[in-house]
Amino acid sequence: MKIDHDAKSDLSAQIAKAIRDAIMSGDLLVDERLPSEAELSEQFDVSRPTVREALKRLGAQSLIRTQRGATGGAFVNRLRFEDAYGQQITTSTLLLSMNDVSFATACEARYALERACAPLAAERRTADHLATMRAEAHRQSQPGLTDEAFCTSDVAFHRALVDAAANPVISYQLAGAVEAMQPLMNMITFTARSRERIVALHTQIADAVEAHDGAAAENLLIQLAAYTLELAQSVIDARNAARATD
Amino acid sequence: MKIDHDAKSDLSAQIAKAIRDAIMSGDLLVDERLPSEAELSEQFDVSRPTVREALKRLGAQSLIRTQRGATGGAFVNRLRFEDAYGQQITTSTLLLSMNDVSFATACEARYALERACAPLAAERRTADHLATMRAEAHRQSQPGLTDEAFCTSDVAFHRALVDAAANPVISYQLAGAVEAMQPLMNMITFTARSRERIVALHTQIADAVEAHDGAAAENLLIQLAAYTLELAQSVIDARNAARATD
DNA sequence: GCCAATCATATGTCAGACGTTTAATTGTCT
DNA sequence: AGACAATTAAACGTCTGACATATGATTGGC
Repeated sequence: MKIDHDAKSDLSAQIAKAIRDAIMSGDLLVDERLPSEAELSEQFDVSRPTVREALKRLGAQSLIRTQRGATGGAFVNRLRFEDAYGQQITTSTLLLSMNDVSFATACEARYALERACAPLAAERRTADHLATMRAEAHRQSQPGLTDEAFCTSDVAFHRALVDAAANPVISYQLAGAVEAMQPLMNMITFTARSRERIVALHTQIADAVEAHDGAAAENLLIQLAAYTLELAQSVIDARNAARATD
Repeated sequence: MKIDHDAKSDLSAQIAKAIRDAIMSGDLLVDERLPSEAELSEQFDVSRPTVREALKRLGAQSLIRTQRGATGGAFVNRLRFEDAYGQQITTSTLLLSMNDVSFATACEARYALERACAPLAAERRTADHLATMRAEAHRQSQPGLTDEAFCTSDVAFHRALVDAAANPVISYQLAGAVEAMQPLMNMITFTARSRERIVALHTQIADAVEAHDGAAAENLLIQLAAYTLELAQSVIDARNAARATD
């Protein structure tokens, strides 16, 4: 392996890229051990700190893991869905908060994608998924629940719905779309009446999924999306009105 | 800011987490400059290389960018959708290849999610999107195209369809689902007849999207999903048969 | 008043060292 | 011979101090 020392610096980035490419192309297999830091620094003809910076980069993406001790070193990591969830959620959340994504846009994306897995969820839902969905719907009907707790439960409900589709790839992709909405949802103040409406829809969705009725679930999600959007719009209108009288 | 020096090592991970939390909580705003490495090393009471490892971790996630020179330093990065695409694709691709995800599972996820944006795409498609879709469909009909080039064009076609939904959040989420399929698709050998069928469906999809007929597009995607699955199954069957006669 | 040389600052990189963790090896005792 | 304890070696984790390089700001001369 070689590195371009004349390119204007950022050797650690080049090294990270070289190793990442080796992993993605299959030259390095899962659980295979990389050379030690000392060996890598010799191979790439750079110092050990530079190699370490490169390895930290890869570690941040969960591409490698490191282990101390005699048989330690850096190993190609088997990227698990659970590990990827966290990164996906972090990235999605920041994307929304840093790019002035409107509530409407994020909401549309979330419900469009969620609707896609309604038929699969209706087909494959287990008792576990149903129980989670009903438990969260029940929690949402408790009086005295803070808005934040209501949102958290809402996210849990929808994740159960997504997971019911029993497709890990879908669960992974939607983790970001569902969870990243939470900060946006937290801006909404839920009145008793709006909560009642949402809980009713959640309950109906659980019913539809239990009855293996994907079309009904899809339809209810459309209603829920419209209602959520309506709530958000009223918050925005109220804020604009308040600003006008300032 | 403080760090637990007694926790069994991995100081750089702790520092990275502290800074990441500060960014996500809004304590550090976009384009805000972090203290210099020397200052950070003093604040956290660690050496500069340790601080640097932490910063590289954050850089790998595109949370910060660094700049050399007098007014340089580390800045909170505005995470852009385009930057996130790459990471999303890398992660998705590795997830599929490292977790024995079956072709059927990945295919189901991709088409389920893609179907979700068919109505939006049909509603909002621009001339640009249509032109791209038709150009790719035409390319796919060229004889002498390698299987790999065929797959690349297939991905481009579907990305155009997704982008036509004009929702950056959807485009981001589906970038992974669509692109990560390519390595799996590359295992398929496309006969002249199967290509013909796929191109016909692609053309019909473009027609439906042009006619603002979301339902028709959805229906065609279902057919395309079924056909793709059928092709993959025949490859698997052929392979099993070959193994049986070995 | 403008332009060029200088300076200050901050990141990028290096060399060498020491501490710590961990597994394998070795050695001793029963 | 076998089990347990001490030693050793390999590797990562961290620190110190230094030099190289990029780049904006300052200063000085014309």
